Amino acid sequence: MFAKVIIDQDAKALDREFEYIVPHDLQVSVGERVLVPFGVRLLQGFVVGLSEKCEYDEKKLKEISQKIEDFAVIKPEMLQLMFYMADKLHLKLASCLRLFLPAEMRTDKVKELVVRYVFLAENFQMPSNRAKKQLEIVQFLQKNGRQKFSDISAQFGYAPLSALVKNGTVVVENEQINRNPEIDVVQNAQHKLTALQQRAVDTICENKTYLLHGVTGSGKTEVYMHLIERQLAAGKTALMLVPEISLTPQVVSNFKARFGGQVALIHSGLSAGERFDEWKRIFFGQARVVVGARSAIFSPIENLGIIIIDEEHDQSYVSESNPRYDTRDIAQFRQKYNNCTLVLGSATPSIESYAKAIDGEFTLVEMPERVNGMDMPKIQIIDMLMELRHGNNNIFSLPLIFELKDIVEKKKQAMIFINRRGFSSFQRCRQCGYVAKCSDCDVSLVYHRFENRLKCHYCGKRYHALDVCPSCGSRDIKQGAIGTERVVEELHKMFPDVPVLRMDNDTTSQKNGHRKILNEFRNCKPGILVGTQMIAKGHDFEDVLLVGIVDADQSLYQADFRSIERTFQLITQVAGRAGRSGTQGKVILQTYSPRHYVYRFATNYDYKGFFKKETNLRKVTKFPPYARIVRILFSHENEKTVADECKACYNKIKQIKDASPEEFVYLDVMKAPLNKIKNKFRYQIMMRFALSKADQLEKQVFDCIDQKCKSSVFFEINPNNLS
DNA sequence: AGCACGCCGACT
DNA sequence: GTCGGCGTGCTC
Repeated sequence: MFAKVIIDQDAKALDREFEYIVPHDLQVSVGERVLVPFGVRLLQGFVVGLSEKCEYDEKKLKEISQKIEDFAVIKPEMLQLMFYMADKLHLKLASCLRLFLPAEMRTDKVKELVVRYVFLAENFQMPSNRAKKQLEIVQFLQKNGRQKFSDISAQFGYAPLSALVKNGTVVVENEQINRNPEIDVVQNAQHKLTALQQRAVDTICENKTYLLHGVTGSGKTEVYMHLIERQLAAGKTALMLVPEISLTPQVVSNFKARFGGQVALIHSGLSAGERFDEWKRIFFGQARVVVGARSAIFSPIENLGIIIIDEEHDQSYVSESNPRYDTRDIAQFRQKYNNCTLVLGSATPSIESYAKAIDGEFTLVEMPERVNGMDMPKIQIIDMLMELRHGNNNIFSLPLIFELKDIVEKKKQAMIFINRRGFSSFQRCRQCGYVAKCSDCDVSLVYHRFENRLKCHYCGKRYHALDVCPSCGSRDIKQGAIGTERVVEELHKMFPDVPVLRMDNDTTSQKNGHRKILNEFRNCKPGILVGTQMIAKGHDFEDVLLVGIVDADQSLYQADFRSIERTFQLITQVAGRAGRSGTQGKVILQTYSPRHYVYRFATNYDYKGFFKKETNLRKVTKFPPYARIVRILFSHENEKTVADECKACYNKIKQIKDASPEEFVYLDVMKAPLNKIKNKFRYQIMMRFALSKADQLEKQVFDCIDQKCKSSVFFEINPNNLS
């Protein structure tokens, strides 16, 4: 018997199957992890296939040394998913498999999942003197009694031990640590649904994909819970994804309360051990509801009845670094494989998903009203150029200051949204124009007042702040666009007695950082919370009656076809934080381009109008969802190497374009906008295909990449940001 | 990814 | 003369 093995190494030269002989005394099945001799080393690998004959030169084959666990850690669905991802997303096989397992399993120390013990049978026979190893094992067990299977097999070898087991001299016993606990399906107090919620629950009943478009505050979470309850009652399991779990603690506690011990939680805040334990509970079927962030889509859960992706438009569902994947694609795969229901829910669906709903690929379900019957908060647009003309050069407009004062007087709460952390975006010398840049990355540094440092937001490197320009010696240093720190400072000056909290990457890096800040804010009345995108995500604060968006244009003018869409989503989500209970909330939106159409649609909460306008634009300009963008990013520490290799690849792709001039809409090669990150130079090839031929062209383009090139190659389909 | 093999500079 | 630099190539 021969086994096809994928070596657990993240290198493109090893990204294929290697064949091994399965020793006669070893029972190996597909999906198991094994130790194999590879060159002079012994490496971990995954068995992905078994066959009676081999394709490689049989004389050169080596034997599998041993198994790592005694069961298949990769279930059949995940194996198929690996091949799908490798093929569709051009990922390395091993890096896909790594996504499916908790990191602890891959460390040198092999974790035992099911502990097996061995001991001598009651009326055992002494092995013959010729079987020296077997004799040693029996003597050892006589002296020491019951032992771990793995200890004995490590000490005396797997072969003699399994021979003893086979002839009945030694008995194996599984430690029953993985007994399923009794599960009581919680049928607790029926949560009353509104008519709209009930209609949504009734509609979502088939094994297909639904897009649930419900305004903020329409009670989507309650709908999800009912859908999950129904699946559990039918003996199925459920997978529920949320953008960033630490930001939505109440969603999690709701699920715990409702589904009790059946819930497994997967998120970045877990320690390595906790994560491993949750994975085990899922793997062995003890957890029937998985709640988690992006990576939870790879949970080894079986018998899936429903997958729910909440806030499906959220950027965090797309992994931006290697291996790059979109959670929604993976969910589609699992939906088909399990023939189950998939629900994509959002108040502001991504243009791509909504277009699929319009085309009938997804079924659209709408919840246009808030549960409490309240109107959406009123959004007021402030033209910051007018403010400036009237002599206000403060970062806050007069109306925002007025409303803030009102909130403070009434002892209520406000949120201020500013999508840049740090104090100011850059420091520039007014005399010579010098801007401080990171030595390892091609980006300007961000000034952080609290630490009095300049920081690179790409590699994290820290520098001394400038007080003298290093190039001309001038002391006239200007701060660039404002960040969260600066906003906090201004608020402190204005309201010295009011607590002002800051929530961004810098203040939430320690464990439970989010929760601490949110809990603190909950008790501040009056209080102001300043933060980046992360404050936009679903938390409920009853007393937040005002939301200020300091610089709405920030996300608008990024060189990215999705920047307008993202601005619309951001405004709607942030605005949704105001007035969650009785009183109607208010939103003040500051902008320098008050007449941009995105603000008109956003202030009217007109998603459909925005969708129409935006899709018309994308149809004309040939952008997704009406075309496919493919970007190939080459990076290497040697600039000439990466430039040459990228160019060589471009030349090959040029021929493909010439063969399909109609469908190959666009092709260009260039330095990446961020030319250097962490001392690696970056070059890219950009292209766009008409949808009719996109799959075929994409495949051809992928085949152009020289597997032996030195640069690392990163393949992106419809990239989110082009840096 | 590692590790071996292989062909050119400064040293006991 | 040889120790060791890391460029190239292979691993079932």
